[in-house]
Amino acid sequence: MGILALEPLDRPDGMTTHEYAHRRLRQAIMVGSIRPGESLTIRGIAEAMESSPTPVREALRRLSSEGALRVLDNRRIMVPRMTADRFSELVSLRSLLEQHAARRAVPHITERRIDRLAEIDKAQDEAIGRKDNATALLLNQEFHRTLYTANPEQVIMPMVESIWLQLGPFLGIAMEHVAQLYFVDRHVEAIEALRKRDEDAVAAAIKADISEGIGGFERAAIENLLRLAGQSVA
Amino acid sequence: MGILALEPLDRPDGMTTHEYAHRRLRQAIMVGSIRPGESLTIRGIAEAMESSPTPVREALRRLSSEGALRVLDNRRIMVPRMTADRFSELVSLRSLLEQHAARRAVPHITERRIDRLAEIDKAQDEAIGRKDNATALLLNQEFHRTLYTANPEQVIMPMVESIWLQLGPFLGIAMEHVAQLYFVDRHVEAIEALRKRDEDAVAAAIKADISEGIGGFERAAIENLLRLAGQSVA
DNA sequence: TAATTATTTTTGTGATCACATTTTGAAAAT
DNA sequence: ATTTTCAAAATGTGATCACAAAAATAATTA
Repeated sequence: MGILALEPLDRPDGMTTHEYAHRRLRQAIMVGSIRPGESLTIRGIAEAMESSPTPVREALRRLSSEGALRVLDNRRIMVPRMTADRFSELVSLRSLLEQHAARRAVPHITERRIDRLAEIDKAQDEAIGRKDNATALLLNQEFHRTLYTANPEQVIMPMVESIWLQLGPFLGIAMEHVAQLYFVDRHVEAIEALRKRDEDAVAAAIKADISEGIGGFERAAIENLLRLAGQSVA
Repeated sequence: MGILALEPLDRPDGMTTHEYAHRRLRQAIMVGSIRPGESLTIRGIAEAMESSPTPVREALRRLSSEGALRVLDNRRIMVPRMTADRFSELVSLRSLLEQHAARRAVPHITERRIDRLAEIDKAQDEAIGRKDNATALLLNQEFHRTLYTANPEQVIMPMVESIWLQLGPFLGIAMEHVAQLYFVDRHVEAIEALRKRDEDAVAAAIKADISEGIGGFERAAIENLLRLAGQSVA
């Protein structure tokens, strides 16, 4: 699986080249189709998406500012290697941020949006049934995003997305070695809590969703996975 | 006060042009020397720092991903306008993130680093005594950064810096209209709590530092300031 | 055969150019 | 005097080129 793993995405006219490159790379990283340590070359990507180095470089710069890529001393760019410590840091931060985001969304939520959340959750369940991990992952993200963006003032969402980006490559590794990802679904709980506008219950559902989902990986399991994937844990 | 308000910063050799542009713009925004709404032109900046559009564009892309700049539909780039709602969102998130960062730093703190924190705090007090707002601001940030980066696994710091970047322009406005910024100093408390490795007390000190500092602005005062600065509050 | 050196290729970086869009400012019309 | 129309200037964007550094490959030596 390489950079072009995902279908080329549709490109609305008016979208700039660097924006397109950014979205495409972003999505590839987010669902874990670029392996950590794999080094990306500007010209390679440019050629793959039939453009030139300039816009690709801009996309890479943005992704590095978003924590999705790391620029080495050699100036080479790669997907950062995961470690058990970093993983733990990411998950605890994700829980903190998303609980906060959920709370601050509650006062702005509409019934209409709650209905939309229910639809997304349903679609996700179907994807899980089809064992379509990538789609399930994207729908899971869409669920969370749809919840948090009820709050019109968006300063948290970019940070949450940054966390997702940084966790993405690990999910890719997990999907390769665990065959079928175990999906937790606390979304129904969250939806019920939302209908009651119960901030605490919403936050609790999100917390559980995360801690039982990606947060459920035990340290030993993580280290084992990373070892299997050839990532020196040192 | 324009883009070149700050002295050109020293540029270590080996630092790329886009990196230099990024640092310089970043600092200018962080201490509030670029006015919100002021639109930045790529060529203008490039000329001002004697380079060309390409690296400047990369710097601007990064800053937009960091939340420091916003790209309009016209593709013009500007420092985002502040609103009372956004301000409240930023401050509450800042408090949440920094308390968390502080807690997770405690297990890694060394006496040596605590001493360094004490020195920074002293320097900040002196800057405040000189009524040197910009320096005091930078030293305050250095205090917080030095604390949080005790944790070797850094995923929070970039987000905290993003918040600072987004609050920067408001501080610029405040400094213009309030003459002398009121600096709160809960740093001594934080230092004492650190010596005891008391996570709760450290988090409490940070929380107080923020809520009594920038968080102390009342909604009415904020709206008034924004009005004075010609920012339509609508 | 293994290690070292030299050569070739690849890669990141930044300046420049051409093009399309937008903005600005002047001229004309209402 | 205000609005509208039109030309000129400015701006964002992306491709291309030249250069230096790094990586990969080939040749040489121990």
